[in-house]
Amino acid sequence: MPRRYWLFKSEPNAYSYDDLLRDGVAEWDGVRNFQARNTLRDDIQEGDGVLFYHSNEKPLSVIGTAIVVRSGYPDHTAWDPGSDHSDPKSTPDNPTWYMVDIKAEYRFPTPVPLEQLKTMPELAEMVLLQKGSRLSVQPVTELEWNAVVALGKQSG
DNA sequence: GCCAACGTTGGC
DNA sequence: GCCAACGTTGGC
Repeated sequence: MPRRYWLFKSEPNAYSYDDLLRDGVAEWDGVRNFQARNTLRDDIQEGDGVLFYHSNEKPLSVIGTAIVVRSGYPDHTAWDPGSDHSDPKSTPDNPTWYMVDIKAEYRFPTPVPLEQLKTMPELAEMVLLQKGSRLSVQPVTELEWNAVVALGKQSG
């Protein structure tokens, strides 16, 4: 199967790209949206590429890439009563929520701001840029991936 | 801090 | 199964 591409949003005050660099591998837990869950469980494969997006805190930008090192498996924080994301309806025998593991791959010399993405005609269809899109795990086309990575590689 | 957009919940 | 109310997301 060809490599596929995704975009993960994270609020950097909750979990930043630097946190990912520090941790090496991160469990992408706590996703509690069914559409994003389906993507995590069914679609994301080891080796896929992830654009790491910082939301909610300026500068809003894609700050680097990550690589998926483990495909979807049950999110154990759902049945951890101490977790912020605990969900008593999800159990080890019948998990509701899924996660993947990712590893930092490439920190852009130049983070790519949301404002810049909006100016690029070839990115007009990007899920991130659709009005009202709140998906925290979303697909990215190969063309979109290549365009964003090219911008991030530029210096200055 | 505001609020539009969206997903979820729950009464009926 | 509808839909109003509510909570959350996330750009502005």
